[in-house]
Amino acid sequence: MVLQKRLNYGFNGYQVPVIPRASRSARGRGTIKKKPDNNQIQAFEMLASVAGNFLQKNESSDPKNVVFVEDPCSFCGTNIKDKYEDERRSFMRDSFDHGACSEIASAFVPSMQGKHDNHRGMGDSSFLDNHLEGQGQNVLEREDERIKRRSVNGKTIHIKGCSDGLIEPCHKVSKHCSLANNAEKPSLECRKHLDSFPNGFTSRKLVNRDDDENLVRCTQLNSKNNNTSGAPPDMPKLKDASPIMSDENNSRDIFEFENLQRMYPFKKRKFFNQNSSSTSDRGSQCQGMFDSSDTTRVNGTNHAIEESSSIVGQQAHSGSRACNVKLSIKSFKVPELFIDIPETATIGSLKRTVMEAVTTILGDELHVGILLQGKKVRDDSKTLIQTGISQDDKRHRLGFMLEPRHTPISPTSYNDDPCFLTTSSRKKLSRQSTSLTLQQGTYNVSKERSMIKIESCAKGDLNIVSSLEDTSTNNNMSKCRALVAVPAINMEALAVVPFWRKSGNPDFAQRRIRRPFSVLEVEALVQAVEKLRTGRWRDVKQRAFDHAKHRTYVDLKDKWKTLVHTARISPQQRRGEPVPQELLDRVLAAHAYWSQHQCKHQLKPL
DNA sequence: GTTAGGG
DNA sequence: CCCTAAC
Repeated sequence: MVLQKRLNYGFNGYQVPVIPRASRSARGRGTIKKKPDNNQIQAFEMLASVAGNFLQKNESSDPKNVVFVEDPCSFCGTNIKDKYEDERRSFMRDSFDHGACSEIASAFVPSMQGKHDNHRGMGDSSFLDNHLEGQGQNVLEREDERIKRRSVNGKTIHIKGCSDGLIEPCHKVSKHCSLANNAEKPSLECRKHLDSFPNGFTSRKLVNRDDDENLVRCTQLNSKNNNTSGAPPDMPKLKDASPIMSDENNSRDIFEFENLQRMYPFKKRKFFNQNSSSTSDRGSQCQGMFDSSDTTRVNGTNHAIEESSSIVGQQAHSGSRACNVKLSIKSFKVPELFIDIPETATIGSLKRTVMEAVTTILGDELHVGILLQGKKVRDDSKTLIQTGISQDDKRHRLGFMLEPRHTPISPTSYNDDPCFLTTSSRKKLSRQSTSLTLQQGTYNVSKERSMIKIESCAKGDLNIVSSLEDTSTNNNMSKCRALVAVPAINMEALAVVPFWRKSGNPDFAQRRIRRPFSVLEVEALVQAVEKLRTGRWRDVKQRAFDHAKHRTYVDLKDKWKTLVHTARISPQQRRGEPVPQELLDRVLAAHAYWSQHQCKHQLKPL
């Protein structure tokens, strides 16, 4: 079920319910992480702190006045109120029935005196029960009643929207915060325009829980509008569409709040390792569909990436109570790759180079493109029904493609104030180039996000970070290109390294690209271990892999471990490039020999 | 910084 | 391949 904790921070009597990002295993099994670690607590506290600031900055402390920050794309050309109802119902179903929100969700609700409900999941309906007055009704029905009552009372909840026809739709828009808003007789009336905004109204608090990037997308929208990516010109910019946020302080708070949602501490590699059940900061890479190590696993053909239909199923779920659309995605088109490799290179190195490029592409942030009858569906706000995808006869004409998510970061967004950048954007920046200076607002970053740079063989330097110049000179390249250059054929030649490696904030360190050991490398390792013994990995490294900068002695130790394991299992169980049995025999022999030898040494003193 | 071992 | 305890 959904993972949610509610921690009472006691600021202005408000509580912060947070749906923490579960660990991968926890997501899968639906377990609830009981104890937040220190980082989590810290994030919560920061969240609470900002929330407190926000509340103080607003003159009104009336909890009835709730401001929704809405998904920009959810309201394109639709009736706001109806859309809200649909989305709300959808969210409620997703959240309570299916536990679909694995993303961090945060909201501020009036604290229920004496009810802290720590560690109570969202999926536990009693969580909501505590915020609803009715008894014996299901959650949705009671919530409907609440909304009706609120409406009757004539108070207003505003929904802010901006449009985005390009970026992913955010189907599941959080309303649960508002639902949990247990103020006496609050009202709800969705309005969009400033002229209907009552004078003197001061917003109370934004409420937001989204799949991923409500506000990020707004940022992107503005960026796109300022660029050439074809956003519909009639799409309002965020500020235009958010009269509530016209006050700069408020706006900033809202974005900082967003930042805090994203500051939820994960282990570093989690940024790279999102599985299909989670959208995340990093999950924007492709709606959380890919794990670089798992989904790029080659199943013999090196190009077809099998995917389940779960993603689409979830999206189809929102909107109405219509039946789910079940789709089977048999393969994805991978973005176009350009590979530059010497003609003297071996087929094997070519294969591996391509593999590296694909892996890197998949490791980058991806965007899912949808093709219907060969035509790209650009309007993310359309429902499946509207698009015709739900029709059986059209379903087989549906195609999915992976595109690098070119996220333009425009200096014109939000008065060039870096504070408006979400952490997601910052992370992208830091990945793109360390030469960027956030504070100075130099965001003229290459949109070429698929660029791969090769480790320099001569220098043996892994830490190639492209300069601003480098990236800008690549701006002329067409989209969706990855350039992989292989200057020489040796072990080093295969060390394709994404150029954002080690750039900027170490918190966003990237997991290293998987580089399977070649048979040659295995042989070198075996030979070295035979000579030096196990355990002297540093010496092994120096002896046999001194020039392979991407192989650390830890790698060698790990490889030996797996080699021993591989040698012990049956050939049928082995995966990857087959290691000659002769080598595996030597592995076992050496391992046994040195184990014995070490034992003797250890036993001697006794 | 290295090594060992669990994940 | 990552992480971390132990040295």
